[in-house]
Amino acid sequence: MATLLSAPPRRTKQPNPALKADTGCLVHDLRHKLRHAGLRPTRQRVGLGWLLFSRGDRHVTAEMLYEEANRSRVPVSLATVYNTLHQFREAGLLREVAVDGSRTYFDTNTGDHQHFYIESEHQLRDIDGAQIEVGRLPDIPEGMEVARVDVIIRLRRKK
Amino acid sequence: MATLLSAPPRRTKQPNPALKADTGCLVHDLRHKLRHAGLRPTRQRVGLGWLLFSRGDRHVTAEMLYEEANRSRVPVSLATVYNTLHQFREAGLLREVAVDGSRTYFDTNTGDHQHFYIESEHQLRDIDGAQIEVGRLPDIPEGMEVARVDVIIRLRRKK
DNA sequence: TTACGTGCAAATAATTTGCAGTCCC
DNA sequence: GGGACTGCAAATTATTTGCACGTAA
Repeated sequence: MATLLSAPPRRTKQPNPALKADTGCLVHDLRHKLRHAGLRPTRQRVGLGWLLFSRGDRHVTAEMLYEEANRSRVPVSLATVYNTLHQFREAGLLREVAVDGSRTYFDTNTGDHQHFYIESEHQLRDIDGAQIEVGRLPDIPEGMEVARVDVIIRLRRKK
Repeated sequence: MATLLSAPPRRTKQPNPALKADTGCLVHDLRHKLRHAGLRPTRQRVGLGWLLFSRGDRHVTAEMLYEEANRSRVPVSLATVYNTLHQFREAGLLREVAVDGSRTYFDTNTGDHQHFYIESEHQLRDIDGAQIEVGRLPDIPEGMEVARVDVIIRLRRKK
């Protein structure tokens, strides 16, 4: 935690490659995506969305994204990172993955898939949905229905 | 959280049904179980072990167990509950279940099985190992091996 | 304009740790 | 007796919230 001290100073006024090209196609798509999800495309949401969605599937914690934003000169506070991640999740743009009690991971892949978790590295990795299958499901308790099935394959380094 | 204020006063000196029968068979077994796991059978560990292991499979959080201990007149501090749960887990007497980011659950069933999680009630329930089966596993990354496969079927109330 | 967003600092929640005192073998 | 164990309070870690100010529509 507490990376506030070690983070580079904010330079809000400087040109920022991740934010400048409001006329570019990808940023335009992103703004549209946010608007479509009912979220106003603010500077921070566009910046974080850019980091999250412009380079394939990712698994991030709030802290990781916050540090990345700082490095990328996307000015945003840690509280806003938390808020934004939850808003994105509620909007269906992210999926939350509970893997260990401490940190919460967010996955940019919202499709049907499962996860490897490399315990020694605290690292998540996607498993293609087609590559794993849960056989028959057990009897579901009365009055209940399945919201989701989470599978986490925990890996360790081979001896 | 902070149940210190609402907890009943400790009465260390009073006879305690969960602790008294040191000559009884179940308590004897428990003491043996602890010793066998390399843990000294102290008053607190025996008390908590009694609560955990004497009534079938259970899923508890530290806070839940702490409150139960208080109700059952097993004198123990919250810090010791945390320490004890982790010691039991390291000794293989408990299994830790990561189900949602906030609270950590411990399961007295250490065998091969998976879980239902009723999100609205924050409640875990065992699925018999025989009742579910994961089909073929995906390719495991180079140099890694499977430590465990966790399956959590998240349930919601049917509309 | 004006409601929605954001930053900051303080609040919470869950858990861990340091250390002085206690208890089991 | 001596090291393992425990309790308490304080420290950490992850996350949330309250509120004054900023900004997109």
